[in-house]
Amino acid sequence: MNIRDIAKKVGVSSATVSRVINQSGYVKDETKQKVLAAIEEADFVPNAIARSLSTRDSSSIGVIVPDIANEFFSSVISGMGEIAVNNQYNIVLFDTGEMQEREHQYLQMAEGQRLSGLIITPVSELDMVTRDKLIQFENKGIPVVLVDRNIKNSNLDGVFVENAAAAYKGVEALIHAGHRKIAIITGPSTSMPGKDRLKGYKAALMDYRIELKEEYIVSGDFKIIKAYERTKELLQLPDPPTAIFASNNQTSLGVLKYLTEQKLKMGRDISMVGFDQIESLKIIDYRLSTIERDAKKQGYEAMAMLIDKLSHKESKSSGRKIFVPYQVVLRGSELIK
Amino acid sequence: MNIRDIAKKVGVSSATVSRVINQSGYVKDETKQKVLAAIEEADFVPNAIARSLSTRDSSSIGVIVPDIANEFFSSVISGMGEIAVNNQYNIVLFDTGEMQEREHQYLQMAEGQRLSGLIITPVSELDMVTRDKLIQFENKGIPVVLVDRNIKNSNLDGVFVENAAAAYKGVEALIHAGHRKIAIITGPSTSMPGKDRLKGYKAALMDYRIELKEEYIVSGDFKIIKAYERTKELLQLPDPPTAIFASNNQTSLGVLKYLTEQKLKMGRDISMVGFDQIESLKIIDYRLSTIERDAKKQGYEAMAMLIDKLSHKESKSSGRKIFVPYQVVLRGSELIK
DNA sequence: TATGCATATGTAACCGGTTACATAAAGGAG
DNA sequence: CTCCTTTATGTAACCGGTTACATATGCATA
Repeated sequence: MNIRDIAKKVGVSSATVSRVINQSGYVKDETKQKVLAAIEEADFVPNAIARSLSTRDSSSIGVIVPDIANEFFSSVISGMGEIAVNNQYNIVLFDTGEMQEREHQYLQMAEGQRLSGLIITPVSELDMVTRDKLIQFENKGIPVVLVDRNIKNSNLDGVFVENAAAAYKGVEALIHAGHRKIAIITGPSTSMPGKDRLKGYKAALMDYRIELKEEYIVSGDFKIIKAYERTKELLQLPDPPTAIFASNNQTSLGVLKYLTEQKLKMGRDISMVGFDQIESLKIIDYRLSTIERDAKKQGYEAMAMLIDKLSHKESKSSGRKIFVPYQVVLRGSELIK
Repeated sequence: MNIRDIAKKVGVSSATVSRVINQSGYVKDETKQKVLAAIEEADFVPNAIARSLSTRDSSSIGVIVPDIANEFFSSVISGMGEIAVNNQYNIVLFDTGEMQEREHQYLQMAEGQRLSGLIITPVSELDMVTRDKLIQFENKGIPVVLVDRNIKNSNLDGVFVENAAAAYKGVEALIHAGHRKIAIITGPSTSMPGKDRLKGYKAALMDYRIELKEEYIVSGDFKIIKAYERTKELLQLPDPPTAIFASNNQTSLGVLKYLTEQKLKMGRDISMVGFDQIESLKIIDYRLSTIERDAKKQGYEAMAMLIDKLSHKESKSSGRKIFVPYQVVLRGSELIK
């Protein structure tokens, strides 16, 4: 069943049926009604793939994230979904699991799919393959929007948070609480948030004339397991830190996992501040101080930005950056008892 | 740039180029190498949409869930993604937000997209529109797999958990702990898990000769807000329950939200058991007893089942049901102190 | 040497829409 | 009454692949 079949039933041409379906061009009202009736009767749904081929527009937006199971990203996606559906776009979802090869693989697939646009939180800000591919996309007319992580030397548009400033304030809170031995479990040094949050940490310590200690700066990967191990190492140092700054929500959970297993109490044995809230902990009023932001809104913003580019047919980025607001919410875990 | 352009460059026909790309039919190795070189040089990626139109197969699988921000579903999706990518399928994601109209809207879109298959957690088990649409899909050769929620009178294949039995055990734990005044905050009565978990609750009380009290059975919607309100109402009853059974993870969070705000302590002021774990609470060893299962695995199973149907070209369901294992993990919140 | 099969490649129709262009009728202006 | 514009509809090419069918060659077998 296709538009030609419908056309035959009604006794018009396929062009007329197409016009009715798309409400384009001139169609006599009487004809229109007959066509609509035939479509209704045949329970006909036009083939979006054929339409895409013809119009060179898939009405699908690719969304590439590093970890859907991370509540930050699932909230972001949830926000994006609402805007997308209101604008008749589908979301084609890819989860890289922070793996570069998989990111490349997805970008390859995305290219074949002739997606209308792409929203991506890249694994690394230094990955040339990804960068070149994204720039290529924009050159081909497929706009790109970055979420949360930038790409070096690219001036791609994106929606971010002021990582360095936010981390600075988080660390500052620890300093104000009296800490001098403050450690950080970083994110990957290849990702912008990883790097910038570390930058904020260092800036805070320097501003307060606290010496940077190499062994207090340990590298994580934004995942629970490694953060858990790093915490263990930190607390087993001859001169362990009295406070830890965790670079994202998964990192916070890794720290908490170790503390919990060792029956160490936050605020007594160790203090901490984390980046990104953890909703269920907020609900039970678990006193973890975190830097918070509206993830869902970040999703809205990103999708809205992409659709804006799409509707203005401006595929090229111009280094536009939206920064969503953040808040340092102190709940006591930064204190020393 | 298309296969005809490549063909021209090499001096062969488009059919040969197509054969090289798809590794189908006979192609002399020498020719093959020349074609591959031309593809490489032109940085050519074949148009998947044209391919889809021609083969009537989009290599995309629609996934419709009621709430991605719920960690159960984000884990399920994460599991599905891994299997999908290994089998060269894309995931087209739709989040209904538990809204029927939106579900219908998505199913309509899905139909136009000519998806290869569909995995859905329907909002309601009674929705005729959804049911008919899904059956229609299978009749058209698009296999369907249900996740977590069944559809009445449909014999669609799916991956579920033994809701009634699991809920029974959860409630039984409360009874063993000495409770007699046990309330339940249900899920929607129109969803299978909602209904069956209530069934399990009732069965447990009956088996232990505990009278069912109307006012202890309050209806929720699997969301935090309503569960919060229901908890408030329950605890303000003249004769309040001493324990609550929460029908899903969001419901548990709603209960906890109220308890926390009122500074009520679990195990002292009220006891509870919830359905579905909450990972971050487990990490901090928050002593909430829950019925647990491997959500990611449920995602694997569902996607594997769909791909199995796809590869056997059997679009029709045969009422095949996989049940993932569950565990009642008691951590103390079921006790009375 | 004739026959048959495997190998290799090309031709062209087809998938199901969209749309530029052609054609024609109707209505309004001069 | 002629000319122009607006309305209405059809024809056919096009989007970029796939693939049935036709054709041709090489080589083995009888």
